[in-house]
Amino acid sequence: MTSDTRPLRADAERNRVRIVVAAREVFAAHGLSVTLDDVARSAGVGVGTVYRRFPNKEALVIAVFDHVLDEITTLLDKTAADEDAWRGLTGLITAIAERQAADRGLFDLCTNADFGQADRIAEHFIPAADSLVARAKAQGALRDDFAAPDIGPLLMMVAATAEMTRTLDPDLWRRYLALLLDGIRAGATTPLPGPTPTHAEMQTVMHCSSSRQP
Amino acid sequence: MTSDTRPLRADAERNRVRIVVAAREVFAAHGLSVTLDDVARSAGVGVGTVYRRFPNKEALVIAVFDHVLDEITTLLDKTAADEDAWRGLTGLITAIAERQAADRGLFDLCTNADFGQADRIAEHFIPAADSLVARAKAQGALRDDFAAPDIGPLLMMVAATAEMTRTLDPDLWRRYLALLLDGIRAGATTPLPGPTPTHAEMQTVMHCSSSRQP
DNA sequence: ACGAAAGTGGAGGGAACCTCTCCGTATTTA
DNA sequence: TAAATACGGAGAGGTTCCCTCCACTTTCGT
Repeated sequence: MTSDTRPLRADAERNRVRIVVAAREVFAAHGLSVTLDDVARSAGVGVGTVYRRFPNKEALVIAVFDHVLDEITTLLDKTAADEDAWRGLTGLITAIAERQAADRGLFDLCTNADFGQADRIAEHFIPAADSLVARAKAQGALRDDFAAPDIGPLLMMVAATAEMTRTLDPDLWRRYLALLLDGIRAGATTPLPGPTPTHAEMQTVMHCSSSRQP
Repeated sequence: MTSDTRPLRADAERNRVRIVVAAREVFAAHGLSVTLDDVARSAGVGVGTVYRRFPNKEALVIAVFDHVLDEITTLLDKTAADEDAWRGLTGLITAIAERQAADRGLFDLCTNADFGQADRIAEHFIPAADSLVARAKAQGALRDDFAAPDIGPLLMMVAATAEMTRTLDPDLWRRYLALLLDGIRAGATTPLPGPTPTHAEMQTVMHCSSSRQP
């Protein structure tokens, strides 16, 4: 499809790499809202150079996260195959939380419709979540009123604490994840209130964390 | 201290009230980031009128939330006095979560250093939290490795889900609060990882959710 | 009922920020 | 060494927001 054009000139290729590396760091530290000027400065090149290589910000974001997203989808498939479903489920949640805690940009990508990469994850996430949740319940490890679409909000909660406490202790989010995991274990004392959400509902709702209303 | 000047003219007072009422609604629906132009439009007055009555946005915010903050501090004192400490603790958390879920502006106010009202809450929150946590542990209802400063992040997590799922179901946050409360109950299966945070640490860290770094 | 005092609306000044383009200059490559 | 390619960064053009200014309107005491 994308016919590979002639290779870049040596200095151009060098700069392209510097831009992607710098973008990865800046996005991780400050989220996707940073300016391409910031990225350029951090990479030690001019903005013009960034825009020649990447037609717009979105293209750069995708270039930076394409690999990470692949990593996550394979991770989803892999943890879903764990025969100990509880271990698989907690492993899945922990692994995603770990990546989001270490990379603000990844969190933005997962919760921002603007970059349209969320579906790519959902495609692997939904089957994995469904399978793990069903099997973990069957194995008696997961409370019965928990549903697969609850995983999204769970991750959102952990990401919120990670974001908040990052400067204090970059691992403090694990404390609150542990609380949540104890909360979803089988043998719950309080039945969950309200209706059980669906995947579709959660998907629509996840993509407007920081949107505006008219 | 603030010598009450001569009373406002009738129409001026009428408009002042309309502004505060409109601001309350707009802040609740969209958070403190709305423009004073938005408030003015919603109140049916010109921006100039808003600025004559309130020297700047912060003054309006304080006028709107002064009463709510008082309400919360008395609520803190009251729940802290409950002899059933678990009931007091969950009541406190639920009550604050309820208010934050219903009012985006209140959440912003609690987590945004810019408006300098957070200390006013902390003054009542810290003693209440300390007392309830200590007593709930003594009564065997609360897990031993939970600490009073953990309540902040807990509320932050619930607020994050409330914000996210508001359009889907304005009460869905209760589901995730229930999970968390089950997670902090005595009889936990996994000990919490990492060091226990302090009030001071949490305070510094709560006030920079949406800040920028240089 | 009239005039001074108080209040009003909303255009727009000024500042900050962002994305992206343009073009004179510099580097690479054949 | 010349043609092709790439570079930097000023700045165009757009948006957003806070707040001011002032010609016009309303209130209220006398």
